Amino acid sequence: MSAYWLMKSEPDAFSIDDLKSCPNKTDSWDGIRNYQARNFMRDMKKGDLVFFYHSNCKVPGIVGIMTVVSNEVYPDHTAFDPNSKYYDPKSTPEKVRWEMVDVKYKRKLKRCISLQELKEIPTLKDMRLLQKGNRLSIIPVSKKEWETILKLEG
DNA sequence: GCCAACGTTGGC
DNA sequence: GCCAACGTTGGC
Repeated sequence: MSAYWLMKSEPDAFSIDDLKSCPNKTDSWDGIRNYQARNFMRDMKKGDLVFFYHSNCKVPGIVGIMTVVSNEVYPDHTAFDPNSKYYDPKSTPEKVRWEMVDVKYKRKLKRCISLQELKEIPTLKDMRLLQKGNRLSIIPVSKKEWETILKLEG
């Protein structure tokens, strides 16, 4: 039984096209430094489906779909690297604080389904993404929400 | 670039 | 354990 998720990324930093051009269209989702988001990654299973969301850009919204391809989380080594912008001395190989999963590009949506459009759909009004002040970069999506959004694609 | 909302840190 | 100060996120 696979689950559904949404993961945010700033397209200026890492866009869906960037993921698509990675070797094997696969990359590790590094840099998560929020406990709630990390805990959601711990719940991920290989084969789970994920919406790729572009945030902090001109038209924020869902732009594509990817799949979880790692069996479980593993240490986010960027936390160990003093030269990384994601460096966190509180996470060490002996005592790992931050973890990540691997994701693989599946496809782009035919069009970007914007945040504004999502807000207008009554079925989605309880969606976590749309709650006021929500800044979580990894969010669970229900089956119903997933299917509703896919129908919007047309 | 502004700023509201939220998470984290650290002094007490 | 409280909470002020600070940093970050992300829509606008």
